[in-house]
Amino acid sequence: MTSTTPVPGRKRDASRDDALRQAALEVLAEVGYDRLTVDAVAARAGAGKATCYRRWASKAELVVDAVSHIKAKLEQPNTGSLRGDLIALTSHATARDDSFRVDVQSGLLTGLVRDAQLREVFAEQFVAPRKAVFRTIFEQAVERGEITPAPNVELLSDIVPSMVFHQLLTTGRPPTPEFVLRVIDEIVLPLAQATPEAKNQQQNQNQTRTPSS
Amino acid sequence: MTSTTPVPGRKRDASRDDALRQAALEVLAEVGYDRLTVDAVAARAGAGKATCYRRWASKAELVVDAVSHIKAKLEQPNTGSLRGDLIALTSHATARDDSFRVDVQSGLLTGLVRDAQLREVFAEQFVAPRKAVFRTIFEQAVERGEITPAPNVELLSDIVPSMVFHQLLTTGRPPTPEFVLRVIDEIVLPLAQATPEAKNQQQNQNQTRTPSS
DNA sequence: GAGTTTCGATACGCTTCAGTTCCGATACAC
DNA sequence: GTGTATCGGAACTGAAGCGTATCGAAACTC
Repeated sequence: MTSTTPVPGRKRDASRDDALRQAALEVLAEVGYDRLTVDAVAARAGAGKATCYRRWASKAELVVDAVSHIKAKLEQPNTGSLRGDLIALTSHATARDDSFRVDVQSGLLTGLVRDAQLREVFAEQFVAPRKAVFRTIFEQAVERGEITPAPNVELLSDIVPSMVFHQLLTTGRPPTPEFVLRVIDEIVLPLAQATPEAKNQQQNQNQTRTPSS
Repeated sequence: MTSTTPVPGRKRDASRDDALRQAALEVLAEVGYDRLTVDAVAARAGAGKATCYRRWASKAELVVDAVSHIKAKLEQPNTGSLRGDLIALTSHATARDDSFRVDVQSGLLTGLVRDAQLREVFAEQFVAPRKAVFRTIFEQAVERGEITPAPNVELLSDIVPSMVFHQLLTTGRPPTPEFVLRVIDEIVLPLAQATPEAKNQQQNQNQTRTPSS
């Protein structure tokens, strides 16, 4: 199927693709989606702008492709306790080593509101893997006998990222490790460790009272 | 102090200030901070652009001033139950009547990341009043004997808005009333209604294990 | 009336930046 | 060699959009 017609001319340098994608991520992490310019990306990659537009039709496509090519490598913690796993996972966010990953997410924030394709790749690259890791963390805790199965793992796994983003938006800078720790200890863990009786009690309450609108 | 020197010339029409501020909020709610143009605001207000720049030095100052002049009127619910109050407060977010207020907040989102002054006025106009209302809601529940005093009301009051914003960012549209209801029933209420014993148990856990970083 | 300021409206200058085009040089196929 | 397609680099086009300048008309002080 491929190379049916051996086209003449100089071959495309595949290393330019990677260099441009990497440069795009770096600029994205540094100045954010809005302030990212194609010129800056090309310059960063040591490439011409034409080389960039020969591969991607627009700035949006470039960024989307760059983000979607991120090697996830979000490792699954297994410290032996639910609290340890949660801390291990979320300490990534404040750790120095993959602060780059966080900066990329912050840089994407401004673009998320209006660009549906950006939301798609954001969900695919950051939200979905995180949810999978969270799910496994809770499954491990259940197997360990630490907690009883919670039906709302999906909701619980959104708490930490939600509050981290909210903190980022309202203060302008990433939250402290202490803040993340408080969210884990005062919100996520108490909910996960709630007794089955408490869960039933809560469920009854939902059924008895129905909201107005 | 005022009018020491009766300056000659036509007086400034104070109604133009209000018209421009209102127009700014409307455009902000419709297209967001980035896509808001001063031309559009002036046109919406039926005013000239010069009239606008005679009052505010820049687009940023115009928006900041417009937002800071919003009449808060975030009413304090008092339905007789904690759950009722929480629903009453957060149903505002999805209700038709002050969806405008929500749209303004959404419109501000993109600007929050880079403009510190915008964050300031956002916190002042939206975050702070909301926190005050939340605090009172919990105080009412304590007086009612419904719950015991929670030391982390501040943290609890951030849960709903955080998850609403996160949902907005990752899906592109405001969350459904059902989602908000789930957050209230499965997260906020169980935490608020936790028994004192559970709270102590949780606190002990925090002290025994210390995070690595 | 004379002078001054604001009004809405429009035109203009200026900057930024996406996307295109051209350049000389290089790499590959035939 | 001859073709052609790529490379980095740079110049160019065109569209937004901020902020300024200018206009005739209206409003206000003296």
